[in-house]
Amino acid sequence: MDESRDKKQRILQATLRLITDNGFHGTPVSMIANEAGVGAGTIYRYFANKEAIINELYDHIQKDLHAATMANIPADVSVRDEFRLKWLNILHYFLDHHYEARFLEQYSASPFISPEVTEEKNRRNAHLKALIARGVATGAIREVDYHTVAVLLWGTVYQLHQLQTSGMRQVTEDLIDDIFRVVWDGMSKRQD
Amino acid sequence: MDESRDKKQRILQATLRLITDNGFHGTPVSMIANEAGVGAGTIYRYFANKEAIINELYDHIQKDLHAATMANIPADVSVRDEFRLKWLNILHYFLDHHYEARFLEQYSASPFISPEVTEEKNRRNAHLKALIARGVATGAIREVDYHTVAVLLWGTVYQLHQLQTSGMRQVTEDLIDDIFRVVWDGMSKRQD
Amino acid sequence: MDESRDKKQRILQATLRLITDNGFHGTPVSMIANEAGVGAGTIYRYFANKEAIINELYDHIQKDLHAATMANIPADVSVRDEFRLKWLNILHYFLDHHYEARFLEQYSASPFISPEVTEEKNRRNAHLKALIARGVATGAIREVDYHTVAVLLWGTVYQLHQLQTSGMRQVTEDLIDDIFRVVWDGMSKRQD
Amino acid sequence: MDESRDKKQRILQATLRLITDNGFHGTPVSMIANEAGVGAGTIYRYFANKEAIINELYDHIQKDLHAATMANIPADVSVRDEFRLKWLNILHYFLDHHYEARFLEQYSASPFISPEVTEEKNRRNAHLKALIARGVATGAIREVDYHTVAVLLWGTVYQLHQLQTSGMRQVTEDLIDDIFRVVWDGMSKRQD
DNA sequence: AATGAATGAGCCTTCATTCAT
DNA sequence: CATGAATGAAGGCTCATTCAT
Repeated sequence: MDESRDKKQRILQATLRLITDNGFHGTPVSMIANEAGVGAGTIYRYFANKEAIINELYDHIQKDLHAATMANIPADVSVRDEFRLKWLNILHYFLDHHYEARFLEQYSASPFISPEVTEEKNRRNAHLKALIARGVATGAIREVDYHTVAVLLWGTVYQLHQLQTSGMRQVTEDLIDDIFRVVWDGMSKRQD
Repeated sequence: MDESRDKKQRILQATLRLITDNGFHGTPVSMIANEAGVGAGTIYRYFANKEAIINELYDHIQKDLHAATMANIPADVSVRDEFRLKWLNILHYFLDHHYEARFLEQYSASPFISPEVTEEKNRRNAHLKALIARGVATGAIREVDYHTVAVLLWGTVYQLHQLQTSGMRQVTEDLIDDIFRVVWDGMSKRQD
Repeated sequence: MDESRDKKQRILQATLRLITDNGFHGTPVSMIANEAGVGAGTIYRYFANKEAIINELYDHIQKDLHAATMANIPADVSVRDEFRLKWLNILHYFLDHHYEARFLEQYSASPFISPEVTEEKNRRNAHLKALIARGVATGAIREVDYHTVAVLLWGTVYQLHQLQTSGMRQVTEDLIDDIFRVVWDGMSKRQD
Repeated sequence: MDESRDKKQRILQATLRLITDNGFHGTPVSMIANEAGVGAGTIYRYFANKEAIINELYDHIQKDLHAATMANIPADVSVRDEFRLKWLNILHYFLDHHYEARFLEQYSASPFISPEVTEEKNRRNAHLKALIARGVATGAIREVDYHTVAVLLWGTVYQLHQLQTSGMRQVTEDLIDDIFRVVWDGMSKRQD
């Protein structure tokens, strides 16, 4: 049973690496089997078909990302710091988990992902909505739309990751601070 | 020769539509030929192979996007307005050209795109660098990194387009203004 | 187009031979392609899938058998002679077309055959019902059920063909006459 | 050993049901194992391979059919009655043992069946040859070939079973009598 | 003796590409 | 130039058989 779990994990990891580099249709099941060190037929003991691997992988990574997002948030923390810490958590997850990040970028909007899994992902976003509501209530931020914040949050994370991936510029702490300042200053109250 | 140009255009357009909806490997060449109203073999008179269509299509769209970006910018315009107008040009290109936008999202980071084409794209970004330099010089904006601006610019455009595509919320002028204000205020406002 | 028809015929003939000897699932499409002298992919230009070959083959052979059954029946012929000639026509079709006969034996009751094709086959049996009705009306035969005649007709044909196939005994004209006499005498009026 | 015998029987019974409904290649060994309530590997302790199950099953059913054929034949019985009783025994075995009957129809002529098993089946037909000889000797029937009788006997049985299976007409006692009368009258009645 | 997880050969089918017309 | 019939390599998936437990 422990061997089983391990084998399944190896298949998922192999799929993540290969599919991110070559795309879903560019990755034969035989190649996944090879990389995972199992027979091609073995994969079908653990997954109903090729798409099911993607789905399970997506769910797996989303859970992982969510856990990382919520980690190390002190109890009594200001809106600014909670926002900053969560944004940094997500950003560093992307920067430190290259394959997971690219996978999410490619498959978040793909038809492979079942509606159930997508639904669950949306449910996990509740904490962000609550945070914005708190920020608006306490006057820490302007009355901004939730989607405004989401667009800025994910937009910056995705672009910073792609910047790192492209190799055009190193993503330094300075750059990260620079961007956070723009976003936060833009969202927080205007001092006119 | 005019017929030639037209036939090639029809192949490119058919590829754009089909490949965006079904993916590269989900779109047989025969389907492209059918949609373009040409024989399957004919495609190979205009393109070396299937991948070459993608590459050329990418170049084509990038040029188109660049032209749209530069359109209707008055001669003597403030940094804020130039930035705003260009950002809106890009954003509306994405919102109005659904297939082109999804294509760029899917294939910008794909291995199909040749280094030459990527290089040319980067060269076309010079105007943005110049604009930021002017902004910093005139004090219109803080001393922000070029990449800070690029991350915010493309991040917001991509996310707004995906928001529209996902159908979760309509992308209204209010939302667009909201987001622009955050970005601009964040870039321009002076720390006390 | 003539080449097309020929190629399709060769695929059907190859399928008949191979599938009769090895069974449907014992005959890979690649083997059919090989025997027909075409590429494996070519088969799918002419047939939607493997089952479709069987279906078309069945329809083809049924038509052929029906034509053979009706051949050389003089206009003004007695019930006995019409019955005898048709029975002989069917029997000789079976004895002379070994593959077709075995194919019918194996696939007449198989789930591969579509209801439409089966329906058409039943419609073609009308002439036999008419013949029996005439025989009963004219007093040439006893008042026998249509199914009694059908059971005897097909039962003897199938068994004689299998006898020939098994090689246990040669199917001579004497044996054929012997059997026909039993069937006809049994059906015709009793002389008590 | 009793457990062994039982397990083997369960495998044979499962095979009979499944293979008759789904065909040899349509029935995975794992499905047989499941239906029989044994592990897939266990089957290979009792049979050399999948084909061997068919062969043994065929022998098994032939023995069963033979026993049924010989049952309830009184000692001093006329040729007509012995023929009639045996024919009815066979026929009712077919009508009452649907799976066994369909299995025989499908696999009697199949390459799975070994020559030894076929040979043994033929040896078991001796009683019918003896019966015909007695009939001819006593004048009860005309001088008909053994194969004439065999063709009529098996032909009618197979066709009646298929008629029942097809659902086109119920096989009533009247139809059975009707057919027996034709066969017996044809074999016995004197030409004038 | 019994199991069932693991294997990989082999199946049906698709499709990028070629080439005779 | 244009076509589309033909090809065969390659893909996803199944399943008979083996073997470690």
